[in-house]
Amino acid sequence: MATFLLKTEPGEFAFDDLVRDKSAVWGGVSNPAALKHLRAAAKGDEAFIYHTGDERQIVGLARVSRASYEDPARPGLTPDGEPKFAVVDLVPVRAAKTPLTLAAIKADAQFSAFELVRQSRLSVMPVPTALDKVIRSLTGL
DNA sequence: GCCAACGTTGGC
DNA sequence: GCCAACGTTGGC
Repeated sequence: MATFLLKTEPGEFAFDDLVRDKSAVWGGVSNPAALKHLRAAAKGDEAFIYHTGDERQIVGLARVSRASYEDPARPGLTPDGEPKFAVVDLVPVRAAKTPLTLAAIKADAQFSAFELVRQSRLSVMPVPTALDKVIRSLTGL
């Protein structure tokens, strides 16, 4: 089971919205690298939800309740037969006891190779197992 | 509000 | 197919 980190602008879609609505279709990504990661998301995978903008912190954990599929709003396939624009269904797991800020992540050498730090514009990324553990420990997730 | 980093587009 | 110009995103 893999873990991902999903970035969202809280003004558009926040973790609290997911908790309130019980589930959500998550997508709207068009960056090719982010889409590649999103297409790899399988049912049962988990995802840290990170708020961009003024917050810049990991605020909660979600579970993938439906593996990535073609975005109904933007149908189409790649030449490889993959959904051009993928989405996943998410359900909330729990909110972080202690949100983990980008500043704290950047200040921690364990995260120096993490894509969140290295490529600020990437909105979907896999979380390596070692970092998954660190994040869960720091956030209480 | 600015800028760095990265993607995309279009002319050649 | 290359690359300059432009657009977008996200952090500061």
